[in-house]
Amino acid sequence: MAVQNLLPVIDVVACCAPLTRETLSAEQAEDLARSLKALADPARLRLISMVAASKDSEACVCDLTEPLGLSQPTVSHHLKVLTDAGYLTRSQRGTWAYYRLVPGALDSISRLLVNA
Amino acid sequence: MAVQNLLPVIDVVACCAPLTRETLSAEQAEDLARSLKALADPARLRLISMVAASKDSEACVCDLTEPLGLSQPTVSHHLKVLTDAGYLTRSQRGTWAYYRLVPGALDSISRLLVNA
DNA sequence: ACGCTATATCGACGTCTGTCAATGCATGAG
DNA sequence: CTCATGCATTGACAGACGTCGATATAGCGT
Repeated sequence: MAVQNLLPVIDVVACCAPLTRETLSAEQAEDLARSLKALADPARLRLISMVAASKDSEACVCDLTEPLGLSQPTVSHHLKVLTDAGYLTRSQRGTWAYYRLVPGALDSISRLLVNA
Repeated sequence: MAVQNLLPVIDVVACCAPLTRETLSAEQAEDLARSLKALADPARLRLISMVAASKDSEACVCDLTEPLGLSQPTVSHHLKVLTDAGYLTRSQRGTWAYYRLVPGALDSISRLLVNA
């Protein structure tokens, strides 16, 4: 149930029918819960929305730390959680690490929650 | 950041633009995170899908305890979290407590996660 | 009134989580 | 090579969470 040891969102989504279409197995529920847990934190939600709003849809840690009001290690930690969960990608250029949204990741999770 | 002290999902949704449309304020992020946290647990996800799949779309605690494999107090606890968060409603008939999905609750949360 | 049944609440426990300061590790500049 | 910079990792700590057994509450049948 820890937020670690998770499949990328996309894979979780591939395996599961929408939440209200058929009853989830224990494993499906664990996978989906892990993906949602990665999202269910105010700092991480703001990070996602800040990355999405950034120029060229990417941002480095240095751009995110100050507006978020958290320490640099904490921001790095949250970015790692989001990356491991499959919501963000990381690409290093020089000393900077740039994070971008994974296209479709949020849509996939979102589709799992609705009936249609 | 606790899962308690939350607005019903519907209210959270009413206040916020989709996650990737504009950057979330600290308060918006906290509200949305609380709603997602209520969902981000394997037992609670299964409860929702079990309620949705039940005859007449409702279920009492006694129907849910055994298939979930958790103790009755734990199931009651999870149902309370989901109800407080605005995903379920509770209606008592005799000694039984019946839980139903709140129409539109999952759709609302889901809509917040996508760009459109 | 009594006991039975279905839920809710309480108290306690171990585990997980978010946070930071300190440290480590690359990379680029000089 | 050395130093400064941007980021990741580690270790520690407080608070939150999921779980259960025990207990309380409430409604029904007899």
